[in-house]
Amino acid sequence: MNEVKDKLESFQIHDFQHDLISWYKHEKRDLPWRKDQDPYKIWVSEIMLQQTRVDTVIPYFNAFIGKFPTIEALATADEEEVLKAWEGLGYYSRVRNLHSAVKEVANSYAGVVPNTPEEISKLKGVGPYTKGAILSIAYNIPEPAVDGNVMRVFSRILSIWDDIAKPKTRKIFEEATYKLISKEDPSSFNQAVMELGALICTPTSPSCLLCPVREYCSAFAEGVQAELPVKSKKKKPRPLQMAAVVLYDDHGRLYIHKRPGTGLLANLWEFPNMEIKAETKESYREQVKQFIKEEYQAEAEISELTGTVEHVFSHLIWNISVFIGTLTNIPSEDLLPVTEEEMKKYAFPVSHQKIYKIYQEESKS
DNA sequence: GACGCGTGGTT
DNA sequence: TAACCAAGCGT
Repeated sequence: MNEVKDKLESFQIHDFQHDLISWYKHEKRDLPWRKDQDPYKIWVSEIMLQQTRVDTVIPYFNAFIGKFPTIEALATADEEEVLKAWEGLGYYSRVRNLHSAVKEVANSYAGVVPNTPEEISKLKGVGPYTKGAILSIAYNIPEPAVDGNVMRVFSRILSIWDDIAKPKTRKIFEEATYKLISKEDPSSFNQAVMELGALICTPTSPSCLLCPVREYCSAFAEGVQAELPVKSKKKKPRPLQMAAVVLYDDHGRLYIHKRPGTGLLANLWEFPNMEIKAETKESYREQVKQFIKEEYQAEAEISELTGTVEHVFSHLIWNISVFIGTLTNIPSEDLLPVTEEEMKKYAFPVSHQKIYKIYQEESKS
């Protein structure tokens, strides 16, 4: 910490800001959330961009803003439609928190996104990064917005060897950003650091020879840019054997289940599925039959194994065996019968979209 | 502070 | 190809 302070003593802050911001204004990408300074759109973009690539976000952002162009529109939208607009983006608690926070802004702040750190931080899903991003980008307030890019860029510029995977390390970078941030144009400054991280100061093989601020870069001067940032490794995801069954009745309706409101894939819809116990003698098919009977009072003819789907999460891997079941009774109300047309209103995890495709292929033949 | 929480692209 | 990565937050 004191080490960083020492480095900043001799740092040409004003020149650095100028060179970085000039580069940014020439080279910045033309992204849909950069068309205006609407705090609501900045907010939506920042939530979508959490742990998610720009190229992935762009079409979701355009569609989302098309459907919910204002705070008011999103605040009054129904949950099912909002979740559907997030389908496939992942980390679904982001959109549940966003929806809740937007309602809060509509009701308690007259529809105006608050512009103080204290107020904006109270909103669900707005943490230290998103707080700084909205305040600086939308309101031009000099707050740090420290994300992975910022830590990577400044770890190299200032040769900071702390492990950026540790939560407390973020504070070191926030302190450095308070010192370095342009008071005249904090919006461009914060975006410029992130843009530099995305385009030039990349995780592997950074393009130092194209870097507009390499003359300020401690790591480049010492040739250690490839060693930085220091980042400890994550644990490997744990594999789970699963089985899922697409149940249909004699009206051609499919039976789907809504997941609980908290935890993994909260509030998304799915085909009935279960974890398979490896140690039992029962076949997967037999376990599925028992499961749907006990869980949903459903009687069905179950097919042979029809396909497999792998679903990789951050912390889990589902290896899903897929079956098809012909219902011979009416199951519990925890299963919703839907036509394939009605199904389109509901949000499913990607793995269950793949399961549905297996069913479609199978029912063609 | 560690862990839970998605998905698709890159090396 | 397995590992790693991408504009984090809540509990």
